[in-house]
Amino acid sequence: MTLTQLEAFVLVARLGSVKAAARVLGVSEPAVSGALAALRQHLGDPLVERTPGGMDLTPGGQRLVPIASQMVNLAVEAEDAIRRAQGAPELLRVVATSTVAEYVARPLLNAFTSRHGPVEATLGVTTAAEMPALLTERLADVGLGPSLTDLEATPMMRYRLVVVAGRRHPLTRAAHVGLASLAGQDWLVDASGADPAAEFGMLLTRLRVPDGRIRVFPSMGAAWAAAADGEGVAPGVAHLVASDVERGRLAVLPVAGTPLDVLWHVNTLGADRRSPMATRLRRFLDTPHAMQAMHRADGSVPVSRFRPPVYVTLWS
Amino acid sequence: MTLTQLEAFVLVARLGSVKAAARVLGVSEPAVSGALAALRQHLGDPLVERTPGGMDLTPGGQRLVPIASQMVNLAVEAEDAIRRAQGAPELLRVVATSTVAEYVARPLLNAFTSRHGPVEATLGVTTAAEMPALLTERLADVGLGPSLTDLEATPMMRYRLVVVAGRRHPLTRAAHVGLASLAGQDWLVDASGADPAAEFGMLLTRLRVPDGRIRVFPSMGAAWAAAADGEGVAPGVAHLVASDVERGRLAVLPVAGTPLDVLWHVNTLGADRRSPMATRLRRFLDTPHAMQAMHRADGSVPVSRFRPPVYVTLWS
DNA sequence: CAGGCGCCTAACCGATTGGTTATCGCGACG
DNA sequence: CGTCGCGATAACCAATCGGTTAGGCGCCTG
Repeated sequence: MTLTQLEAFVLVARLGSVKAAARVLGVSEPAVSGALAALRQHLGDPLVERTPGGMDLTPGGQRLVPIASQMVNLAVEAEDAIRRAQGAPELLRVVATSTVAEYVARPLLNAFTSRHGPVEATLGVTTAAEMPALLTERLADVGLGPSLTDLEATPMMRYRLVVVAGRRHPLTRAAHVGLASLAGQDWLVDASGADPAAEFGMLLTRLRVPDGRIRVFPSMGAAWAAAADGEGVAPGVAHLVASDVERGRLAVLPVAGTPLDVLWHVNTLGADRRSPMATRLRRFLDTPHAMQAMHRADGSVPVSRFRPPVYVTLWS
Repeated sequence: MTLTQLEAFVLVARLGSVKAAARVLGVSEPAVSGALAALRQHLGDPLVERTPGGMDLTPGGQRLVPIASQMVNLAVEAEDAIRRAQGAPELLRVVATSTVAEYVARPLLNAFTSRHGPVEATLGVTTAAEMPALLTERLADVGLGPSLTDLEATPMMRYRLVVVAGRRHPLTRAAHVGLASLAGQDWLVDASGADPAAEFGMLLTRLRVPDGRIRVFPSMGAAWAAAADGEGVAPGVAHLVASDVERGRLAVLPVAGTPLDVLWHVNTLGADRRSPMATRLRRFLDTPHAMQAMHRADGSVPVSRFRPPVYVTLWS
C-alpha cells in the first residue's frame, strides 16, 4: 500500500473513471489501472467495480476513500511543513479552465508573486469536471473557473460573453441572429468548449450545437484568429476581443441575450483546510491590483499550450 | 516518501534512538538508518540530529512528527476498515511486559477470544519504555503492564510482590532481610528486570542492585527455577510462586515492606482513537471471567520465549 | 587512551513499484 | 452486428525500496 496507489484509487473513486484519473495524474491509463490492481490485491477487495456509467465503490472502497484521501492530503501537508520550516518559498499551485489560464491567470499570478514576496507559483489547465478532485486531493491549491459546489467559491471577475465571427461572415449582416442559425455554424473554441461544465461548453450545450460542428483549438487566441479568417463563429470575451473588433478583424454578432454577464470564480477548500497561500491569493483578489492585472489582459498574451498535468513553473 | 520511511522516522523521534526504533520494528538498525536517510534526502531536512543523550528533532522534524504519525495511523485504519467491511475476523494486537505476557496475557486472551466470537489476537513482548510508542503508532491496540502516562491506563490486576530464594539460601534463615544484604545478592529476573520502567526493574532500581548482580533469564519461570536451585534471589509474584513455596522449592524472604501490593494496568489510546476491539477487551476485563482467567494462571504455563518484534499469533 | 556504544555509510541483493506499449475483453450503441 | 470506448492484462524495463552484513567514525566513559 503506497501513497501513489492510494492517490490513484481516490482519483478513480472521485472522478468515476480510470481514464480521467490517469489524465489528472499525467500518466498512462494502465499505470492507474495497475496501481489499482496492486491495491486491490493488497487489501483483498475490488474497491471499485465497473458499471455502466462509471466505476462504483464496493462497501470497502467507500470506507477507504475518506481515509486514503486524508493520507494523500497529509502527504502534501508534510512536504509543505518542511518547506515552510526551512524558509523556502511557498508553493501556490493554481489550476484553471483553459480560457482563464490563457488570459487571466497568468497576469494575475504575475501580479501576485511580484507584490507578495517569495512564492513559487505554478499554473495548470484542467477541466471544470476535474477541478474539484484536484482541489480536494490537494493536487492544487486554487481552482479558477466556474463556481464549484462543495468548495468555497467566490466570484473573481465578471466578463461579458458575446459571439463573434470574421467581418466577412454572412451572419454579420443579419439584424438578429437566431438560435437555429447559430447551431448550424462551425464553432471555434478552445478546450473549455469541449468541457460541458466550463464557460463555453455550457453555452454550446444551451445552443444545442452538435459535436460535429465544434472545432477545438489549442487556445482561444487561435480560435479567434481562425474566426477572423472566416472559418466560423466563436464565443468571445468582450474585453479580450475588443481590440480585434476595433481593428475590424472580428465582428460581434447580434445574438439575442448577449452580451451575457458571466462570472469567473475562485475555488478553494474551506478556510480550515486550504493552504495559507491560497488564503493570501483570495485576499489579493479583493485588491485593485488584482482587478487591474486581470483586466489588463488583452489578446497580446502569447498563446502557450498547456496540457492538464503539466504544471508550468512561472517563477522559481 | 513512503509509509515505511515515515514510520521509521516517527519511531526514532518518539523513542529518541535509531536502535530502539529498529528493535520495535523488528529490523536491523541500518534498515531504519537507511529509511531515515532516504526521507532526509527527499525532504531536504535532517529531521533528527544526533546529540549527547538522544536524537533531537529539527524544526522541520518537529512539524513532521504529528503529520507522519497521523499518516501511519490512517494506514492501519485503512486496512482495518477493509477488513471489517469484508466481515473478516478483527485484529487485536496486544503487547505486554515480559512477566505479564508470560503468565497473565495468554490466559486472558484465551478467555477473551473464546467468549467473544471471531477475533484474531496476537501477543508480543516489549519494554515499558517502548509501549507508548507502540500504542500511539498503532503498532498495537492494547498494552499490558505498568501504568503509562499520556494514555488511558486502568488498573487491571493487583498482585503481591515478594522476594523469594531457594530453600537452602542463607537469607531464608534470617529474621529480617535488610536492604544492604539484598543489594549484594545475585538477582534472577526476566527481561522486565532489565527494564527500569517495568515492575521488577523499578524494584531493583529502588534496592540499588548493581547491574553486575542482575542475571536476566528468558522468562520468570526460568528465573524461579534457578532461584530454587540456589543460584540467587528473585522477585516473586505471590500467587504465581505459591505452589513452589508450598512444595518447599522456594521460600519467601522476610523483607521489610513485602508483600508489596502492585498493580498491572491496561493501557490504550483514548476512547475516540482506540480500536473497537481494544474497547471490548477493556470491558471484558471487568467481568468475572477475566479475573478468573488471570488468576488461574500458575507456574504451569509453558515457558515460551518472545522477542519484542515477533508477534505470535494465538488464534487464526 | 582504549573500549564500547550508537549512528551512519558502503556494498550488495531480491522484490516491488511505477511506468511504458501493445493487446484483449466486454458492454453500449449506432 | 461491427465498432468504439474503456478497463484490465501482458510483457517488459528502469528505478526504488527495504532489507542484509561489514565496517567506519564520533563521542562518552572507565
